[in-house]
Amino acid sequence: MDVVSPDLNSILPDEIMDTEAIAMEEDPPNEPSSSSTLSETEPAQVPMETEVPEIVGLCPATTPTQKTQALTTSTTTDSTLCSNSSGTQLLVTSSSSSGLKPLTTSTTQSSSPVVGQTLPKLSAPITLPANHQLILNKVAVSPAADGKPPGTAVLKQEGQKLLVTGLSKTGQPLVLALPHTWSKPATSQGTGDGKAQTTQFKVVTAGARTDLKPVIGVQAVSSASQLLGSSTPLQAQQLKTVQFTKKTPVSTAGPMITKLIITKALNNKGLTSQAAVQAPVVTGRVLSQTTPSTPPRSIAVGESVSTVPQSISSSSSKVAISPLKSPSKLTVVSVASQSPNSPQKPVALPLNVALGQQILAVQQTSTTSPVKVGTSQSTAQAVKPVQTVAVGGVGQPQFKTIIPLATQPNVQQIQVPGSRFHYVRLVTATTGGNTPQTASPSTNTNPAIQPAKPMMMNTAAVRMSVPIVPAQTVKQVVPKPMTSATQVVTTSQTQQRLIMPATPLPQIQPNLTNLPPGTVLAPAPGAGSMGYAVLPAQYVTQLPQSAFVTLASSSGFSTPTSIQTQARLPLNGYCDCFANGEFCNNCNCVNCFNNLDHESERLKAIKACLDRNPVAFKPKIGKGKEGESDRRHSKGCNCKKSGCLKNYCECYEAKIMCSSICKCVGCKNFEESPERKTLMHLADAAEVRVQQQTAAKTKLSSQISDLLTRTTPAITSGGGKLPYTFVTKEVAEATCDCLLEQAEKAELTNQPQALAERLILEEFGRCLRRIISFASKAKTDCSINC
DNA sequence: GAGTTTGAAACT
DNA sequence: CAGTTTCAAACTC
Repeated sequence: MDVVSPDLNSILPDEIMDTEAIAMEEDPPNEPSSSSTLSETEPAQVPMETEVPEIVGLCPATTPTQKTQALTTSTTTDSTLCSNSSGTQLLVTSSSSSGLKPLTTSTTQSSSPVVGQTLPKLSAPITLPANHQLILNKVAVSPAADGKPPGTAVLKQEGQKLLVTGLSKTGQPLVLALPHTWSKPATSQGTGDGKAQTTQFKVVTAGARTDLKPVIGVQAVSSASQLLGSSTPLQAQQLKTVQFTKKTPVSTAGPMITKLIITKALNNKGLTSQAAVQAPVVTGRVLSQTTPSTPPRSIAVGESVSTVPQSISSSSSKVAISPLKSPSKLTVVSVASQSPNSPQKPVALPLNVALGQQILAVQQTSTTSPVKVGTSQSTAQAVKPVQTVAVGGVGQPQFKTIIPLATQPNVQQIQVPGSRFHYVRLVTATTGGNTPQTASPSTNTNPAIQPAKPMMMNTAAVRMSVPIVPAQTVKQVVPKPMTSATQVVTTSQTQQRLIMPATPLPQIQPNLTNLPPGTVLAPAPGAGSMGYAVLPAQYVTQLPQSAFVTLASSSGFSTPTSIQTQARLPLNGYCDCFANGEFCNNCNCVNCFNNLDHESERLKAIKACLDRNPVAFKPKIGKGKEGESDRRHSKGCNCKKSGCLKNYCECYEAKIMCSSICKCVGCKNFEESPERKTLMHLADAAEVRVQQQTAAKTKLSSQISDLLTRTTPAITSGGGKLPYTFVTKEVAEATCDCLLEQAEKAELTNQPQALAERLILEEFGRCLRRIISFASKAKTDCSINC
């Protein structure tokens, strides 16, 4: 089945093409109309898709059997599963919101204004290199003139980059914008199952915008209307899922399956009479910049398009993914729980992600969501999507991560001892002899996705890991040389933030780009109480996916009881490791729960902390207001006795002066404070003393070592020193004999003791002079002869 | 190293 | 929001 048109490569920006991530491992990108690639030119195989240009087919062609297996998702989950060749799975899913308009567009609507047939085709299969990361760039605000309903956010492509946009305040769908050039829809498969449910989409807004660009649902998903409309007749949404799958033979464990599934939700606003489209629209990436005339194509997250993971060989195309150099990064983790009833099927595409790229996987599922995961797992737990979205930065550079709470862990946290970086392992779908095809959604036992387990970076099993840079630090992570396909992302972002749902509700419409760190995203109006909290990225990465499930449970963490209970756990603000979003390592803590063995408790504690204080994990020392000092305590101190001149004061400890927001009493930590100046002088003097002492020690050490090196027995040096080797045993014995003889002589003559000692000492002096004389003579002779 | 002081965070 | 409690770091001896 052809998923991507061969024209895709030409469309891709150079920067993307140049990246390794885009490098095609297998089929040449320009290979025309390969049977494996998904293209419009092959309507016969995918007649529905050909008519729907909006859908981006990312999946390579798959064998009928594979396709069948992949599509056997009667109980598929909402999330789509993406995995790279190395076995890493990325899930990109979305659930349609109940507010979605009914899908009125038919598959035959090739002439829909929104979907211009002139749109470039994306036929080349996307291959993910070992890097496994796809970067989604922040989408520009789509003009309201497009006829999109207000309140709906649309992700636009910027600079040929994949854009991710979220719905506006009112909008709730998570939208992954695909470039219109990526018009070729993946093979759609009529889910056909009567279990049509309303798809709920969570929308992450990369940029603040209120307008939603309507996407005309072109794809005739066989059950699209049923799926979306069943739960809510008024809501119709076309969803399309693009799944990238790549099978890589794994030694004995069986083939590792890398899958990238992007489900695209198409909103047929133009076809529907309803003006306000609240349906969550998941827009897939946009390869080309969308214009009003050419509306951005949305990839239905959750719609299963069908295809079985195809061999990589067919895909020569490259996935246009913005390089990591984009200033902002957004990591999104699916929040909602997956519903087994989702009719949509994913399209599997081989995707190779180059190193340095992040794969954005948005899994958004609701119990009612029609989206199904075509990959092997029917149950919601089966899919554990970890999604990382790199948002190209129009706004301030940020790295945000959204973690799905309701999904099963498919991410493994990796903590490298001694390393400040935490790694997240995307669990690959290893079937242990089960090929992706074999993994049917209906079977729960199929371990399409292995449960997240703690791993170390040095383990070869790590297929995809994303180092998380500690918040407030600008760092570049240099890829570690590893034998395995371990992936390291180089980031230049100053901060990484994890956005996790603060509430169990599935729908939110946060504008991620505009969210300040630590912000708790308010629940979408009328969409439930779902909210997102922004966490330090390093912390998020450590979160085990299993914990997400626990937190996501509707009855679970929402109850205050669980939170209070967790507050008693060792995981609290008192622990610096925990407060810093790190696991305790080599700490002296007792009964520590801040480790992998207590993932669920830890997550609960985190949730509790965030509930109490949304900025609990936000750095205390931040940037002050304009005109003020660059660094300022975010909350201000509350000192009463220390005068803010001791390390008890957080301001003083951070070497910053107290500000107007401080509530301290008797503060002396201000610019003109004489006490402060005195302390500063003392501190400077002490520092100088320390430096001097250090320098003196260093000098002394060097002198000692130099002295030791000079104690060579050889007579090589031309100095006045004599070789100690002349004081041999014989010389010492002779000297002693001389001294004894002198002592006996004094005794025989009855000399007083004092005189006797003097005679002995004089004799010793004569002996020494003779020794020195011989030594000097020997030295001279040696220097002459040598 | 033990005991005290201190202030942030948690708790009520 | 204020008062109290808990906690661990900072500090003192």
